[in-house]
Amino acid sequence: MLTIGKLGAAAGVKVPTIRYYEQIGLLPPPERSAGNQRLYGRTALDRLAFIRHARDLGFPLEAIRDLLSLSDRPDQPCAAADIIAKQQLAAVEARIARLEALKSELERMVSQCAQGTIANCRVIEALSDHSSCAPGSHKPGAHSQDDKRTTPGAGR
Amino acid sequence: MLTIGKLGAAAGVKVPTIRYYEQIGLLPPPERSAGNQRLYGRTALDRLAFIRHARDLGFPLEAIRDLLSLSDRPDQPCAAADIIAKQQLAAVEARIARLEALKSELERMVSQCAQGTIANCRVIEALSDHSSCAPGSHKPGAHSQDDKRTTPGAGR
DNA sequence: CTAATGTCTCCAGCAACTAGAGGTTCAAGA
DNA sequence: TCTTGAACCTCTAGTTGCTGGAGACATTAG
Repeated sequence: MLTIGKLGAAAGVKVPTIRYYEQIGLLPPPERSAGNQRLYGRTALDRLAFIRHARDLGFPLEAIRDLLSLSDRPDQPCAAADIIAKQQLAAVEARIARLEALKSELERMVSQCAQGTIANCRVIEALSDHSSCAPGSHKPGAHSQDDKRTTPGAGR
Repeated sequence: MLTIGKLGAAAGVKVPTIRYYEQIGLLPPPERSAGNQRLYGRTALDRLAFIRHARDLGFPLEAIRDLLSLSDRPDQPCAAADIIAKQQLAAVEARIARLEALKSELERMVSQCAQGTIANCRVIEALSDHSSCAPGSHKPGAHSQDDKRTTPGAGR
């Protein structure tokens, strides 16, 4: 029997995250020790490792929830799991395509910066200039809004 | 003078988003009409278009805040702006690299799915199997935690 | 004048956690 | 056996970048 800390270390998941997964119903409530501490077995470790791996692959928790409930019924056909994975693949491909476009625009910006003053900085200018925006892309409420979640410094 | 709705339509930004930008100090509080409605001029439109473009490029709001305060002082050298753009470029490149890895793992998963039952589904199996995880990657508290924000259906 | 839209403020919520406060339990050393 | 210190408990609130709703006022078209 593993305490929550050992479980987290074994699966590569932080302790509060495990409690969070339990709270939202991704992990079942475990046994408790006499002193009310959570105790986990092999199945919990497997399930958590599954979640962790799927998260690493970018699956949203809702998709993981579906995948888990599928894997709880091994007799069913696996078409549904296949569909989820394919959707995730398509989402990843779309994100890559979009990021590639951003990358080339950023490269252009950076390469043009002549280290002068702000007044004639290409970086600022490129951002101010919306002539390169596709003309039809300003339909109110219709613009793309994928990959707007970069937050580079938000990790551990 | 533009009302908030016109401004939003002109810049391709939703009305509540504009109010949110004002709230967090990215946009200055505008003039008000006799009936307390916001009225914007040309400079506000330029500033908002700048923000929108930078967001499209994936810059986090904090970086945009820095960029804006730089562009308010045109005499300064533009090295700082250059650094921000380069950081963003590096972040984008890192995200692309990571997504490419995810993509190939997902492609492998999907291509192996033989449309059988869950019991022998490659998708589920691939997720359960952590043998392909790099052995050193389970140092507690040290795993990557970039690109964990996919949320494919979360757009407008 | 009236109806429909647009706008106002404030508050709550989304994902997926993370961090902190304030208290309890456990395992090991003296 | 006692004591320390780490690990654990619950609960609340914060993060990023918005989005949506409620209920009330303003503006505009017919």
